[in-house]
Amino acid sequence: MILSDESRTDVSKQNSKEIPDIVIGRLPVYLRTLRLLADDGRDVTSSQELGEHLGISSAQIRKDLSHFGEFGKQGTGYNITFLCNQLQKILNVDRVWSVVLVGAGSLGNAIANYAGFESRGFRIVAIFDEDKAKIGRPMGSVHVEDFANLAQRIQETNAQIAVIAVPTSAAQRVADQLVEAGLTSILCYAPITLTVPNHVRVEYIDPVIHFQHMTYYLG
Amino acid sequence: MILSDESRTDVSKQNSKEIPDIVIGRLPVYLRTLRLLADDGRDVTSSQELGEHLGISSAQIRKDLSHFGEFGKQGTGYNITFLCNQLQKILNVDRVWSVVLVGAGSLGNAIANYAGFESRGFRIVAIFDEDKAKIGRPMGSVHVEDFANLAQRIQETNAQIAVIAVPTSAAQRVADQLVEAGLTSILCYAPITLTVPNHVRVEYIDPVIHFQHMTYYLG
DNA sequence: CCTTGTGAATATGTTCACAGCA
DNA sequence: TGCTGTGAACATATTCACAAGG
Repeated sequence: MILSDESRTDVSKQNSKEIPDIVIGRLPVYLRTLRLLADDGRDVTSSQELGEHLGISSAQIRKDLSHFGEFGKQGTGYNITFLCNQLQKILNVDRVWSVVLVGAGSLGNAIANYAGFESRGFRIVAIFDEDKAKIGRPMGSVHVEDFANLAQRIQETNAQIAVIAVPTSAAQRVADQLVEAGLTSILCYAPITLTVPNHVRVEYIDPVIHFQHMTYYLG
Repeated sequence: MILSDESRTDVSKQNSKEIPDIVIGRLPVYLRTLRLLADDGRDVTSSQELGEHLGISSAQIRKDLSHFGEFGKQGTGYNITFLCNQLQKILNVDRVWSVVLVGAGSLGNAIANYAGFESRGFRIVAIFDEDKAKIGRPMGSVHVEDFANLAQRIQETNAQIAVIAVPTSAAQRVADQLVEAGLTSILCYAPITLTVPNHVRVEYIDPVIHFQHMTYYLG
């Protein structure tokens, strides 16, 4: 689905082996689940066990993984540590990515203070806001910086991903600046669909979208 | 279940056919966009304009809407206010739903203080935490309550939706309590797939899932 | 017995293309 | 003209079912 979670634009090459985006989207969920199993001390799992836990079919898991290689053993299943490593390589999270955060309100604060990013491949390296009262204050492991320094600091930190956590009214303007600074991956918490060039990928988080999806079924 | 298949074909009410969940999932995005257009003073739009703005085809928008009725006028397009009202009715957000929030950390605080829920159909009516240091403190428009009172307060507030904003280690236990208290709709911010009965719907928000989806394409 | 990996068969989703109407 | 609504065509995604191997 292009809407609601993601707006994408791949001008990708015409490779005969293009892997469906919907498959890529499930890999992080597999990885997350496998790492929880590993934390529980488990060594091996099967597509069936994984599928039951995730509420999807075992065939789907096997088919998804088969796009990338043969990671399992017949009769046994998958070695959890090995499969985690493989998925991390596939998703390019066998390294840590630098992320800039725009917006130092309460949402920005929650994101900045979240402890779970680093272990999964991401680090907030800078936080920006326009509000002079916020600039200079500590937040998470850094200090809030002036939004005017955005482009320069993106260069310096080599960040490839941005998070937009500003009010709706400012989100498009922030996105424009991020694009101008060269970023091609944006996670937007503002409840608005951004207009960006085709080479820029935007994903969205809007809790109300989920609520409204649920209320349809609540009658 | 014996009846399910036949009863659906027999009962030729307005819902003669089950509408695909993926279609339901797009409606909130349409609604969100239409309301922004309305805020901009626009009266009328077309499937083409909407599609260009959202990055999807006009045919998809028309097809999605056609599941519910004929809302447009040939040659003209859609009256924005009218279509908003229709979508709100379809999604059951022509009223305000009570939501309980579990977890009064920085994420819970951000959710509690977010001003954008009410206008879109949702109100946080109670916040719960186990931490004695947090219980009683004001947060958003309410005070943090003892998690032990969860079931009773869900009854009293008539809440139908819960948000889980607790650490991963506590999320499953919280979900179990919510289900026991009778809730059937949960929005989970903890990075874990919850195990719940079939009649309970869970949606997830995990920014890292989005990051990892993006890094696949960042190579 | 278990399991995986996979081609074939289904099922689902999207787009095309056009009739019909303002 | 310009747009909607929709069956038909097409594209994509999921599941089935089974050979092969521990």
